[in-house]
Amino acid sequence: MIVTGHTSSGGHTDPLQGQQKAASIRDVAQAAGVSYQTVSRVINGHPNVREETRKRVETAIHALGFRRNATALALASGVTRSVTVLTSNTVLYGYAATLQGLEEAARAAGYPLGVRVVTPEDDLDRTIASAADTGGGLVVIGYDRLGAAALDRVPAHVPCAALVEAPPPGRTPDRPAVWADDREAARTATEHLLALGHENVHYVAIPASTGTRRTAAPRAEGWRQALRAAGVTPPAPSGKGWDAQAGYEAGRKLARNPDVTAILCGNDDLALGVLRALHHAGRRVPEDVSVIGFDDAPHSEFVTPSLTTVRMDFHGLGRAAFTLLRSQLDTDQQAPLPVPAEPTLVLRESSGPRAV
Amino acid sequence: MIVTGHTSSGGHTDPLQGQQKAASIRDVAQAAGVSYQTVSRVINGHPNVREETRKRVETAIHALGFRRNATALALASGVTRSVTVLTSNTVLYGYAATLQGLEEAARAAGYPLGVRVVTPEDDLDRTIASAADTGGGLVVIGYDRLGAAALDRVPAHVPCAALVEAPPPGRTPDRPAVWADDREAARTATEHLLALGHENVHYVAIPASTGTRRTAAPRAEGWRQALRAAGVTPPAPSGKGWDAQAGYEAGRKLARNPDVTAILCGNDDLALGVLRALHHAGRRVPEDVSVIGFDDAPHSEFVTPSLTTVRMDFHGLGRAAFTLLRSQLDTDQQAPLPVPAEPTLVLRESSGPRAV
DNA sequence: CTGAAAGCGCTTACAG
DNA sequence: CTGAAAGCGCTTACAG
Repeated sequence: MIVTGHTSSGGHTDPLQGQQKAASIRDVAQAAGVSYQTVSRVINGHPNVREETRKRVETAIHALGFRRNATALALASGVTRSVTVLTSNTVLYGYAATLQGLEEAARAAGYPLGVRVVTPEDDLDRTIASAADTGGGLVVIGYDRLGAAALDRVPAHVPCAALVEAPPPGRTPDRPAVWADDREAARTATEHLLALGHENVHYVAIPASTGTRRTAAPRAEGWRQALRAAGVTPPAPSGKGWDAQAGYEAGRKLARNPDVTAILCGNDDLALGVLRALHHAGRRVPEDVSVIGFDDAPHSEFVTPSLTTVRMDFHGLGRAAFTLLRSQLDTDQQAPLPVPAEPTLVLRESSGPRAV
Repeated sequence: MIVTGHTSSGGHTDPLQGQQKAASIRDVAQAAGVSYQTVSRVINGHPNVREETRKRVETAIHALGFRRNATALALASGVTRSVTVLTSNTVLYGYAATLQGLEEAARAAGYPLGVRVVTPEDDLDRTIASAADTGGGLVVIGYDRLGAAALDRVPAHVPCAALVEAPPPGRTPDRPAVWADDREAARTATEHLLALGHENVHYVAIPASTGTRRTAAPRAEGWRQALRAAGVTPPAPSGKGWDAQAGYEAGRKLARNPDVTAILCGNDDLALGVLRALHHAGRRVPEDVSVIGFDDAPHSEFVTPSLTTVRMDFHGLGRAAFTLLRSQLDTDQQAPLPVPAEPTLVLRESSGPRAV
């Protein structure tokens, strides 16, 4: 059931008409007995204002509850301090956590934050243009194909920072960007499983952010490298999506193969689906099969068996990306780039030694 | 590891200086050989423009890639088509899903969407003022104390719609708002457990959105009503937070009490924590204890045992809230209010008949 | 140290 | 049907 209430208590006209419109710079000037340019100087902290004048203006500002009109400021100065986040998703854990980090950083810096979800139906150029002509800068979450495609189309003159998958070693993205070393993390997780005695490690992949085969997704690449280094031939990865359902489907197939004793998953949602499929197939975790996820979503610690996973500092990445953008928008303010925490393997119940 | 790349390939000056600034209404006018007012008429779809003139202007618009400057539009017209969402949280499932619905609806209507997280440290009035003076309207997520407090402080003249907990029967909020019937849903869930033969149902609560004791939280209230109607004395609710950790702590205590055979939780995260605590205490679900959650988060279907829960249409609520705001911002455009789906009890493995 | 102008890119009346 | 003015609330040079 949904119900709606309304402010007006009956009539269809607002009794308190007008609602005296917000005080402008001129109102303040008049109240303080100065010209409005002087008011402008005061609110912008210009040095050349007599102390007494400044006081008078500040008093008037308080008395009238003056707040500088952001729209006029943007139009007159040609500068807009704001961020718009372009992302294909807002609810998956990695995205939501990144967004949270971005919002925190933006809020701390006094930047309004906008969110614009990109869909496959979008005309990317139009989307970017409309997001950009708000005036401020863009932060693009390029974790997936859609986000990466959007990033590629951001015009060079638009201030922009990106969150991307780890680029191939030695290659630097052509735009300011931050990333975590997923490749190394996946390698570590895979090595851990091998060290536990598993003869092979299967991988349930998240969708790749690039179309080209050459540039393999870093998590897949790290897994593959670890296997190769151990002289193991990597089996074909499975996985057709981001969520638990996709993990479940991949897991059902893997569960049928008795040779499968260790599974690395591209994220915790996939891992949850895999756990479920193994459960349905009657294969115990970790006694029969070990499962490791990626991201350390909040619930991963509380499911049974609790999930061994790679903790990612999405929050820190979000903060870093904002800082990267801000340094483009506000060249005065070159804050040091906050360094996100390294990915960490968190050992829990879902992984263990291979049963002999 | 985090690395950053930069656009400039070496020099510290941009080689392509200037980046010819965006075409203005006057540029278009000149290209089309008309005055800029005529261009204004065309882009605003005014009727009084000769067909041929319109064509000429449209051609020029395309040729120059003209996009109307949103900032100037806002300043000149005094109207801003945008929404800012005020919320205390963006990652908890109910909030994230609501936000997703809001974003979708805003995007479909061509409204930019801003997000501003409210914290306990915030000066609410300042926060609201700065969110409001972007020009557009506000959507406040009032599911919790902080959100509800923010909503209370929104000045009457600021266009605003809210998402709230179900108000007490017969009372309507004094602002346009949408809500789901959580009370009824909690009643249904509790009755279900009673019908399964449980003599009592314990409740692990989410934090209340109001400070006053009188106005009980709707989920708690529905649970209480169902018990009373069945002649059962409601036990004291537990729960000290929103997340699985809080559920775990509440669950540990409940697990020790052998009389506890059925637990309703204020959300799925709490339920996950309760399941975990019961597992640690060696109490089987649902054989020894039934657990029901609230919200139907995406992973609830995939945990083991899968979680019986109340599915909420946060998405639909978000869309409805946006529509409610839009009808205030754009009085021409009175779209019908989309009706969110009713809360539904989804039966899964975590609930079952009381063992005899 | 402070004031008078011009302008940011658009819209809304006002003229013709 | 179309053009010339004035103004939205501010800032950035320019004068004094």
